[in-house]
Amino acid sequence: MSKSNNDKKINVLFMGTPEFAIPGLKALINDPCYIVKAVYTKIDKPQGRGKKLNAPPVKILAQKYNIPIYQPNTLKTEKENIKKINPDLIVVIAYGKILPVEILELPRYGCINVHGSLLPLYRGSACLNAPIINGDEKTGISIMKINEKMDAGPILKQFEIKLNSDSNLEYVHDTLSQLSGQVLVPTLNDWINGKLKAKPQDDEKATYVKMLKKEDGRIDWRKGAPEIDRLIRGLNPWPGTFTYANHKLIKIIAAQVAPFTKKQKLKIGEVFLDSGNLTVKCGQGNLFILKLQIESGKIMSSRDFIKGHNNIIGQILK
RNA sequence: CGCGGGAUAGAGCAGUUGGCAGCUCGCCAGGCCCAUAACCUGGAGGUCGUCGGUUCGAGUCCGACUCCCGCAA
Repeated sequence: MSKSNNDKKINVLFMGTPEFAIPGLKALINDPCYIVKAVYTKIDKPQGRGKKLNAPPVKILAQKYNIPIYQPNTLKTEKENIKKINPDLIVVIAYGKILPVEILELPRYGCINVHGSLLPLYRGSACLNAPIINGDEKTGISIMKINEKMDAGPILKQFEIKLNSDSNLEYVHDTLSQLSGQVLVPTLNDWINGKLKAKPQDDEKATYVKMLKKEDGRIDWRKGAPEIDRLIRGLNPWPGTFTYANHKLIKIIAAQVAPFTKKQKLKIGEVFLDSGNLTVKCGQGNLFILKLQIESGKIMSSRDFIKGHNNIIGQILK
């Protein structure tokens, strides 16, 4: 029995929080070459109706495998603890906190981050939404070495997926999340074995996306129908897109650009029926509303909605 | 005990001061038409979320419970 390099197990410290990080963490747990020594995740937050404390998905998965869990408010005081864990590698996927420089240099293979966009495009937290909202033809994930600037480290490898006029946030989130689970371990293997070189990003081409706020989902019907459609696809299910009809909140879950524009004397935001579709007049073109949700109601198709809310026709959405 | 909305036909909703359970759509049968997400005629389909209370009488008023949802996170 001879021991080759491949038989050495890599001690990993994993940092992540939401559902998006789960496939990556699972891949590391299930791979015999890696040992997840500990997990850092955000603190449990009171959420849901009734203020119950809810554990982040990463914590729940770590508990299942009896992996030690740390949930500090800040990493600035964690240097000693991480030294004690003594990881060969830190893997960060959607952790939600910035790593101090002093921690970046602790593991011998560095700190590796999986980011949900094709860097240097869309540095920041809304990286999944931005490509959809902007109508890009592709997006993807970037596996990179973390440096002192946010999402600006040199890239080990990138993986693309194509976007089309149907792609919504849920699709991009799930696809990229699954993809990261598939490619993380092979990429790390290559990195550790010296088969990959980290290529610096072209900072000139970098773009940044701000953290999304609820108000970003307020629909401005003066905009063109295609632009509004992209916003709806890029923001659902979270933070969601909404408008008001007669001062009541209506969430717009899914829409579709009307195939042709009728020349009608309608006000912007006015609701009408076009071939049985609930349709809204936009600044440019019309938009079919396919799925929506009213206050206290479940998500329903606009067809179902019309059956009991005939008075919506002729109202102006604001 | 964070705030609030809701449960009525397959779907979406209305139901007033308690007094025969309604509307739109769908479904079934038939009709009309070159044609339609169109129109006409007829029909089926409900233990009004659950349990208890008040009452001559409760979808409606009172109490408890279950489930669903919005805000907030």
